[in-house]
Amino acid sequence: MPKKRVTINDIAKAAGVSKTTVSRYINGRKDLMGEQARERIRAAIEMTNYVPSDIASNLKKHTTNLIGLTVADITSPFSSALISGVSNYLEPLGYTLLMADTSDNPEKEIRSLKSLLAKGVSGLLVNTASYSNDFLIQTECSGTPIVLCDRYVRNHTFDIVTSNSPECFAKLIAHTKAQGYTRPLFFVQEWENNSTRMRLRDAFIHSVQEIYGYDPSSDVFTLRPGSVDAQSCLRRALSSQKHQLPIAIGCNSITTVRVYHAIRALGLSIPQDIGLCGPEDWDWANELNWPFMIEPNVTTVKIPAVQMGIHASRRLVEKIEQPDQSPQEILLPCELCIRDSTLRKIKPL
Amino acid sequence: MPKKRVTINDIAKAAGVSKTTVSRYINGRKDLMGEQARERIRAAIEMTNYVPSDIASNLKKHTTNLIGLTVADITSPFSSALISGVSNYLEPLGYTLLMADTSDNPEKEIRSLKSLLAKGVSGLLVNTASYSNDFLIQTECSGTPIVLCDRYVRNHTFDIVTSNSPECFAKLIAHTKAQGYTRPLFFVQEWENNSTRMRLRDAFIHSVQEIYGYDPSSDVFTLRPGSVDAQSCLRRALSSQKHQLPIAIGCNSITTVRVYHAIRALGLSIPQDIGLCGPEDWDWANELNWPFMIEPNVTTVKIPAVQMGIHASRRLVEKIEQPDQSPQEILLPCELCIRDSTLRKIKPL
DNA sequence: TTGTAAGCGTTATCAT
DNA sequence: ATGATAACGCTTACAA
Repeated sequence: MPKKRVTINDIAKAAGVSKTTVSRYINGRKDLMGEQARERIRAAIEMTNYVPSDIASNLKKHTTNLIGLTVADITSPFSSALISGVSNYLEPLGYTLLMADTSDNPEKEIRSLKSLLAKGVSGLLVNTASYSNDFLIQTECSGTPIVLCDRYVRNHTFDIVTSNSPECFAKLIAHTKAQGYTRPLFFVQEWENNSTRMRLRDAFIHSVQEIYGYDPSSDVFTLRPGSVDAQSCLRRALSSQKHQLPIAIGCNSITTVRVYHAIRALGLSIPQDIGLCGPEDWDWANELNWPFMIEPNVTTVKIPAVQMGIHASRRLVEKIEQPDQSPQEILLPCELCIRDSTLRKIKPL
Repeated sequence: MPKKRVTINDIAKAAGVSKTTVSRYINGRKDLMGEQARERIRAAIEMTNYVPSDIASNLKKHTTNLIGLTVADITSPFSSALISGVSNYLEPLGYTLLMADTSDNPEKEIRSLKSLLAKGVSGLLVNTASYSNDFLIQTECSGTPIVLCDRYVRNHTFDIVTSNSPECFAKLIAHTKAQGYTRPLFFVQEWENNSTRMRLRDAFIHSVQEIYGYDPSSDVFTLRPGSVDAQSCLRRALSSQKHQLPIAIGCNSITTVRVYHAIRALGLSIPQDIGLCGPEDWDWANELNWPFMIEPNVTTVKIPAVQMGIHASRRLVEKIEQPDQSPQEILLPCELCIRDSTLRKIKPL
């Protein structure tokens, strides 16, 4: 037998005051009542375990404290970090997180977005699954506050928080050259609908062109699930480079680790036979982080994923509380973490 | 210029019918009205881009399709896996996930729970931060459907989905003995308020007693943040075991990895000088999983975290749709994955 | 310092 | 087949 829900009326009755007073109490205007009233309300709430209904409150106030978040791939460490940042920033502000995983599927993203919208979210944080995204553009145009996380959407200027990883990639490329490597190889996943991978791929090509002085386009390997795997790419790359000293660069954690396994499988040693480096998603909990598990530890570009969650949330709350702001592009700095996997010479100071 | 929200009244007026009829239309009872009424309502909705308010509807209906989930530590791989299972199971059923991280903080858990309750969640999935948890007990008693994930709550029988990892630990201990290890060491974190760690600790003591024939209580090391670290524990353990062959067992991923780093720091080699093993959280995405990054690969008890999310969700939905069921305890099987870190002898078939 | 009363946008209960 | 009307639990002028 489900007990009847405790309402503001019950509290009012129990405390011998009016709903109004209880409402004031709930909303922090505890100064607007007498000492005894306050105390009796407190007691009544405690006794009955009363929890005010946000639903009723929202209906009246025409606003919710729900924030929607969609992530492209919840199984990636990047997402965990992002969620962690978002969740911890939002909680003390009284917002509740509505989360949806889109499994990198544009249609699922639209469904999720619609569902979040129907729930009355007062703003949206989107780590989008598609670079071409008319639905999101429409949604933004119809007035919903939106902040993108990490990934851009084509043909529209959104508020976005992302990282300057491409810039940091340039430093990384320079570092590999300084260490005596002569042939950077870039391993990326399907990038056609993913701005982050696009940016990194471009950064790779431009930086190598500038620093090494040749066009490395033929050394970009796109791993495709089930068909093009890291090991065969690596084998192919190496066979065409008899007298070169290669260094493998991944476009994200997963790619880099795949290449690592491929390197092991081919029996090559790091950093002598080949260098290894790539981005690293976690800016927390280094304990479980793969660059530190691998021997030698892996040189990475550290992506500030938690910070991205925090900044995106902050910006979103800003937009919610004060609409009609022009879009901002917030670029968070990445850190180049040089470790043994690329150190053939002496460690720089 | 905030656009005025289109309501059911507007549609009723525009279509020249009553709210009731429009409500019927919205709720799929399109048979309960005349052909023309139906058509005019359809047209009105299309014209105005009307979206019914879930909030108002929920207030009236006393029900939502919101499911609340609290996780004790969102930064752990276990949580990612759990969330992934929950989220993927619930999405196609039309439920929306409300998630909160409690940072292993009992007070924060209560706040989060209250917040979720206030949102009108129709059920709660709880990976609790506290074994002593009166608030949760009260909440359950007042009628909210709850299913615990992985961790028990003391003094109350909840529905729970967890794993049989203690049982699997017994197999693990037997395995270590068969491999010639003579001194199992158990490394655990603060376990006083955490049923999973308690169960594992007990399982360790009982199994060693049974299989090795002595009481290993003094070989249980509780790592405390900032004060008791893995390396000093390990050093202490080793100094008192001159002619023994130790094997280190972690109580979870983090602990095991910490011990791994401690072993490296002391310059010991695995599995010759010391064995290493422990639970492993991810039952997906092995690519980034630490047991495969470490050389030699680490023997683990694989925790079915994704499956836990799925089963817990399934059970919760069952309880929501059909209340008044007696609590079930669902124990998911774990897999013992023997790898090189504990193999001193020949690999068993 | 406290209360009254009118809604918020729906759905449910009766009617007709 | 359709409608009037009363809730749902809360907030907010406006009074007192």
